[in-house]
Amino acid sequence: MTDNAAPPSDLTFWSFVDYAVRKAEQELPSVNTDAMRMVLTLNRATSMVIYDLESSVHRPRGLTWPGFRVIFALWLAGPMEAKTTAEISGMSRAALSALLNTLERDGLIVRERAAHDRRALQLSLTEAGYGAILGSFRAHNRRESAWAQALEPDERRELVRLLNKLMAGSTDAKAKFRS
Amino acid sequence: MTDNAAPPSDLTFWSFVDYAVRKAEQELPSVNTDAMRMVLTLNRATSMVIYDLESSVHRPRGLTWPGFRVIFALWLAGPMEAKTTAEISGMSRAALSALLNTLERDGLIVRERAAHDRRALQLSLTEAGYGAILGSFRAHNRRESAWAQALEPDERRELVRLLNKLMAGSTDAKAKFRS
DNA sequence: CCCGATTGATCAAAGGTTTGATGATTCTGA
DNA sequence: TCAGAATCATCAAACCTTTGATCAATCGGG
Repeated sequence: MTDNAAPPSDLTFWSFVDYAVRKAEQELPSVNTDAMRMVLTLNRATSMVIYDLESSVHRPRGLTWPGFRVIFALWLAGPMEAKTTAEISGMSRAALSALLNTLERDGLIVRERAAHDRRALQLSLTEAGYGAILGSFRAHNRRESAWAQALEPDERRELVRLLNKLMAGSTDAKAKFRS
Repeated sequence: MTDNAAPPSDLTFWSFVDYAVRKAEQELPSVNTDAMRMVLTLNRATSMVIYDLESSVHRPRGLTWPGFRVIFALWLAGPMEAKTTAEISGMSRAALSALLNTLERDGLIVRERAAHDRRALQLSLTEAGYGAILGSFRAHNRRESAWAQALEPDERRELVRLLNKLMAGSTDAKAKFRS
């Protein structure tokens, strides 16, 4: 611990990014501050958006964020096998399996054995599930729109372009993905 | 369900973004696709980065992602009260309380009653905690650097600027934050 | 001064995630 | 054909998170 400038007393989740980058550079001069700032900012911005969506849109309607992701995927790409659902909704098959217990209990989805491969599971939305995703997604999209208004249209496009480029580089970086 | 163009069979976590935006517009013509694409992209890009960091850097070292966030905050801004730690590491006080049990058991942090307010908790890193964050953060930052290389320096700055602007708009959007 | 309101941490119950193991089914190559 | 390998879902244990309740300590207005 090199220095002891007291941390500002008004540090917040968001303002911590700047503070952390400066302080880390003091502690560890070899740090790559550009990369640090980028990842820290990306992570925190996303946390705030998702937390807002989950707590203001989905929880009040009885859905968790992962539950929403699954019925959202089934709405747009379903019916489909559990393996595919796990892949496109971004969770492991084990996590999906646990989550499906809740969604099935709540009557939103149906599990059926696949005809062509008796190991596999075919997932589909029930009528209630269809109703739930329709209502939830509308509210979700209204909330997204409020967030999106902070940027100009071309800024939104640029943000998307940069994130796409970042992901395109992930194979180069040999990133680890969910199995 | 308007149309039944079969979902591409090679849908992945990442390519689902494009598919979902197109399909949602068919299902629900009133959808704000710009906002939808932005939030979906933001969320998925971040998931991939964080999953990679957690699974390739932190878990192998015996840390979870939330555990890392907490000792990272204590490293740079600590010692400090639990309430502040929760705020700047982005979790509720209840979640932090549970998490501290693990970190304390593993000998990385110390809980002490604050002198000036006997309700409050003063948190600090142990020697082991300091060693853990130093080693973990170095590896973490190397991994961040690999990701960051996918963008040009000015693109990284632009990404950060856009995310900052997005967050600046969050108060307008009356976003809900952690209490 | 003191009682009611607020604040800080923790608890409890329900839920989702991880890794690694298990059991069932299907595939593959000799 | 058939035995070993791969694949699919699920389970188990440990962990983190959420909401809402509880308890102790502190603050503030009358």
